[in-house]
Amino acid sequence: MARTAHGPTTHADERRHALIQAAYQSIARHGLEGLRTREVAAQVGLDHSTLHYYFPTKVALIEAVAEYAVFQGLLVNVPRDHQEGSPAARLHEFLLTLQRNMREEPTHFLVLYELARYTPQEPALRELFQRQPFMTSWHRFLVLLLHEGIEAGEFRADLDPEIGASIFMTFMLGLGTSLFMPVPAGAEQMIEHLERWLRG
Amino acid sequence: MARTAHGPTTHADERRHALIQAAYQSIARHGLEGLRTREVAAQVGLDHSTLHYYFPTKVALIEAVAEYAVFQGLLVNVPRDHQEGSPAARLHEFLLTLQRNMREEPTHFLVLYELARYTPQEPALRELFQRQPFMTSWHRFLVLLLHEGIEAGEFRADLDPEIGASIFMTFMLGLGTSLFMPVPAGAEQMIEHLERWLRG
Amino acid sequence: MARTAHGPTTHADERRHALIQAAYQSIARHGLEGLRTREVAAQVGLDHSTLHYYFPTKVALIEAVAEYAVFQGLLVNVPRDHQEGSPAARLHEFLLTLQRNMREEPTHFLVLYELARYTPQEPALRELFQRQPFMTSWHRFLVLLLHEGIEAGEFRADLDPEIGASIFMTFMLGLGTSLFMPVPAGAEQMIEHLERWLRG
Amino acid sequence: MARTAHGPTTHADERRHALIQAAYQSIARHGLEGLRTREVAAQVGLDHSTLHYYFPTKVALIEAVAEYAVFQGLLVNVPRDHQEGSPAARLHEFLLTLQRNMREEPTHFLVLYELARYTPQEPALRELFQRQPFMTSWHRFLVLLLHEGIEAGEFRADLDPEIGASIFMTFMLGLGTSLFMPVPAGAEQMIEHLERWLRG
DNA sequence: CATGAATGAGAGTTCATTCAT
DNA sequence: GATGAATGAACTCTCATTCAT
Repeated sequence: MARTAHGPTTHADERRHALIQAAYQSIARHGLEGLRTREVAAQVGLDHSTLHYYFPTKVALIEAVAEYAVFQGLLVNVPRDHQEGSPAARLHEFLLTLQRNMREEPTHFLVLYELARYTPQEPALRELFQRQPFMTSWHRFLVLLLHEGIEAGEFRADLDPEIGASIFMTFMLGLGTSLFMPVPAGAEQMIEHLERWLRG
Repeated sequence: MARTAHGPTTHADERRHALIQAAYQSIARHGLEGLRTREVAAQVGLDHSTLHYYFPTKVALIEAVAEYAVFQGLLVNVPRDHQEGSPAARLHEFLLTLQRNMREEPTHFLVLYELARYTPQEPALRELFQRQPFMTSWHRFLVLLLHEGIEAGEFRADLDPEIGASIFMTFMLGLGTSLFMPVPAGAEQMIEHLERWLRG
Repeated sequence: MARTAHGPTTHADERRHALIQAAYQSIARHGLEGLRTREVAAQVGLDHSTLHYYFPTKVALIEAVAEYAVFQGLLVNVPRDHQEGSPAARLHEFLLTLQRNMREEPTHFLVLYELARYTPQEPALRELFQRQPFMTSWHRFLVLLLHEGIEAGEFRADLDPEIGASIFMTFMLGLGTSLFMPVPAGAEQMIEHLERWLRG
Repeated sequence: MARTAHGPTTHADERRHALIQAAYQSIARHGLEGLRTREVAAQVGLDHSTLHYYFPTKVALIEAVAEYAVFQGLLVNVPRDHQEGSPAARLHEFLLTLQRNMREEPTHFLVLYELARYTPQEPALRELFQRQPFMTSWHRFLVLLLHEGIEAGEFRADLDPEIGASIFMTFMLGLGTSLFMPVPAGAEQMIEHLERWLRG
């Protein structure tokens, strides 16, 4: 039998994954506190009691969702996909990809935000984010990019890569938020304008 | 007898306000779906049934909270408080004030975000945000500021006020989000850096 | 100071009476178990807590209503009003009056039925109906009427006044019930037809 | 495996039926407004929350009870059971059976009355009674019986079958009411006396 | 007399969880 | 593995009642 890179995909694994996906969507719609196991199970076509076979408790399901969101979510993988071209071009591609993802699949941002939101009160979540510090690695990626761009003369010399990277991250987080608190200008326009500032 | 601008503050008014405040905090902590009337009432020292004396239904309470959040929240009044000084100075003060508010009282941002988040599914919320379009007025304030700054030669000539204003708004929304998904650089640092970009 | 036959009618007495009337209507609409003191008070334009000044408890109010219904209700007084004319004419008038009352003011029948309905479970009600045996006195009135009619040759000779009176009472009770479980024929038609049977 | 006319009686069906029965009794005792789901569930030996497994809402339970009462109740089936013998004999049997049912199982009449009582305010009930017009079919049965009796010379010639049928129906409704507002004469006596009038 | 404010018991309903099958 | 059935805690809301003013 064929094996994928994800290891042995049993029927049970598929079901588990489907449930996580369904919970993912539910959290995006109704928030973490609005999550209902019945709804999740129904979405997969299962009885709600059967869900407990795969996840003994609701918390276990949430943890699985969190794990999935943080390790498979959009923010993690994006940096790896933009390794070619000039620094400016790579930054541009990176920002646009991120923005496109957010707009087309707000779910990702919503769930991540929802999880992060309860971090102060939930040690388990805090620990999870520490185990997968995607914000840090994202930042590192941007710092490197900005650094290279400065050296290549593409970005203004007085740019502080550390702070610049943080600015772009904050701005992108803002783009996620602006899904619901919309600003007048379009995302692409803003990104282009920001990039011009970057050049000097 | 002395009267404040808020008119005669009866016992009932105070109680109502206290309940709104408590609900405000509750929503900030547990989200809109995690709001519990019992908890709100207990916070004010009331039996949960007494809450229904002031707000006939939970939805009525939420509406009052939404009204309060949108009309009294931090984002609305900030522009009015920064009318003096040079455009650059006023912008600086405005951004810093906003940032300080967010850091010291994350509640405001959280509740506003929570309300905005359910806007797609809740017509009542949509109508509320239309009635008080603080994002629009906030944007208008920034556009004017940038425009004046350009004319005064304080900001770079190639700046598009419309887009620039949107960028700053998005960035500030990101600052709110970064309360839970922290970026390495400090908010003040980032703001100063952005302002430098603005100058050219 | 003027005195009515009802004794000193103070402001309090009027209020009490108004509350009883309102409760009367409420019971007719929603049944005894559906009675709400708030609704009664509101009907009279009083705060619901003020009602407790006039009736310390809900049961006290119900008792007052029961007292009123049984002692002032339509069934009690009707016999006294039909003392003139031939037996057949008096019977006719009596039945028609009763029927008209029921149709125009179903409230009376409804409340009486509602009270009687809970007699098996409520000793207080049982005692009340024993104190005012309007059914018995109503029966006595009819027996007398039938007896006179037989002697006068207006009614068939083989009529048993006791049983005949009971039949008419039962039939009239049925007319009350048919307010909600309607029979095809009109009440007047049926009454006339019954009277013909009575004649022979 | 042998099947009854009621089809496969699953555990769930039995439970549902038991709950309907319990609600039936509860309505008879406390009225429609006095119905308590907790009491119904307890009667069947269930937790009150389990009731919602079988009936999603209280209204759904009431509707099931209404359906049962109207379609299975005593008044519906009685006519079918009296098809043999002379018209007079059949009428006699019919009336006596009805009366006996009412006395031995007042529940039926009480629930039916209770449902009919709220018909003016509840469109759903009105629709139900229109769907099963047992009063009409009952009337039709009686009209036919009286008609046959007249032709057979058993009943007086001047009898109007339509009106006569209505009279008997009204009288029987009155018998139901007299369960709580008793008349002196016995039901059998009255029925016999009425029949004598019928003969002429 | 009358009201505003508060309460606690109890109502219907939801929901995560358990268990026998 | 999967389901039907059951539970109990918790939730929103209602209602009669009380008490200070």
